[in-house]
Amino acid sequence: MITSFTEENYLKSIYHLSPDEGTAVNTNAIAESLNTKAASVTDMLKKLADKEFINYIKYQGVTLTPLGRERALNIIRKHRLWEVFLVEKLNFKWDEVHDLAEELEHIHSDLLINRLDEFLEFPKTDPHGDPIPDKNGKFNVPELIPISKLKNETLGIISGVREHSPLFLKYLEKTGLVLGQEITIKEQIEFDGSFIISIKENDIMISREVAKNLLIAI
Amino acid sequence: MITSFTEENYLKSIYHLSPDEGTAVNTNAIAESLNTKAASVTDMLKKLADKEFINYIKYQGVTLTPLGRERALNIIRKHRLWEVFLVEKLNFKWDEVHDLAEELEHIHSDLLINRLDEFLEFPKTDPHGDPIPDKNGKFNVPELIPISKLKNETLGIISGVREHSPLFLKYLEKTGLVLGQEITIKEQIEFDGSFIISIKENDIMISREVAKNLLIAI
DNA sequence: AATAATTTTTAGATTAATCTAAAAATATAA
DNA sequence: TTATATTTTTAGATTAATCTAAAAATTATT
Ligand SMILES: [Mn+2]
Ligand SMILES: [Mn+2]
Ligand SMILES: [Mn+2]
Ligand SMILES: [Mn+2]
Repeated sequence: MITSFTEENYLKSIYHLSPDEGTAVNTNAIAESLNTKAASVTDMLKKLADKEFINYIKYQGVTLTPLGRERALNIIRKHRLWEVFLVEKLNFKWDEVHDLAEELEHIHSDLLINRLDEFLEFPKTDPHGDPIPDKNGKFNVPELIPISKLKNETLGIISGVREHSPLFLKYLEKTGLVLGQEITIKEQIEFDGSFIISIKENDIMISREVAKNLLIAI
Repeated sequence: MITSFTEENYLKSIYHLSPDEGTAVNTNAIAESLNTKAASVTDMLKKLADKEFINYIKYQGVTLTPLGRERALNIIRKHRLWEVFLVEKLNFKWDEVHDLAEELEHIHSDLLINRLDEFLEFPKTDPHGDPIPDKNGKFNVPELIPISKLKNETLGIISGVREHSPLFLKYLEKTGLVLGQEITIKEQIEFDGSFIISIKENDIMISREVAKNLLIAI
């Protein structure tokens, strides 16, 4: 079953909005994430249900069928592999690749994407630390914890981000908070929830907002 | 001015159908090349004229404006660079890349395509021998002559094809008639217009149809 | 449990790209 | 140069994706 650009964006959105397999995603949440209106979402949900990509019960929200989940993961795989390509081979910065990958992920060719995967030597994560599903849709989610939930003196490695906006990513880059960097939590300031962390022998301060969005492997 | 997938295909088609800058392209020719109907073409021509990509006079056919030509060349540049990428980096065969490039050529990013150009070390021709316009739309057309127009004992190098169908390209590959191969014209059979050519010390026969579509640099 | 607030769906339009069938213009031929 | 054939354009529909406004269903609050 072929899928349009638009249908694929809906499937991806539903996947990203699913906390876990069973729980349903709301019409409004989809509308917001796709910058569209609830009425448009309802129309598309009917269509996706007809094509058996989602389970849809009026007024009850939707879940992905196994077929829908497979398709969503295939698009996410493409998105993340293209991001790796752009960063590794074409020297893009990690804050520059998302919008381009949003276009490239809709190129329809399994052969292309599998060859790209091979060319990139089967990367396990994308430039933002997100896992890349393999050709069978399998991937393992590493256990990452936001700095905001870590205790003092914890030592860990920056391994992912929760927020992908160029503004945030550029800030991290500038501050040296890049993937793979080792850090130690020094202290949390009770007043505003900010943190002092040590990085390369230096102590720096990061806001609570940043601490919530920076993921650490311990 | 942004252009849709569809508009871009029309611009590219008009460019390819223009024998030279001045002469107009017919509605029917465009319809045939895009596998659509004349009525649809007329609708689109009005739209492209509004956007100042073409000069359109009712019943008189169309020509590209400088703006339209620039846009067409940009899409052709992208098409051919992606073809090079697929062949050189992802090990695709020359008969496998066209349809994929038809999709990839519509990815909107000058930065991406210029970086890709650099990554590929600024190739001058695509896997079929067609010239790749540079970022300013400049390219030189090498003087290529079909075998069917060559005299006996001419020595030359296979440098392009006039026909891009996978069937034709696969046949050439199998027969050793690949780009860069040196050949000598031995004899034309008057009866059916076929040719005998020498390639790597062997004499082989090719039909008139093949001879018309294989381009040689002498 | 009744009322109010929120969410979701329907009804009815709009826009881009397409189509068929018919009309109009141009080109060709008697 | 009139008649015929061909090409091109218009008229009117259709389909996918979207929208606004209003109705219906669900959820939350008195
Ligand atoms: Mn991304
Ligand atoms: Mn990413
Ligand atoms: Mn091609
Ligand atoms: Mn080519």
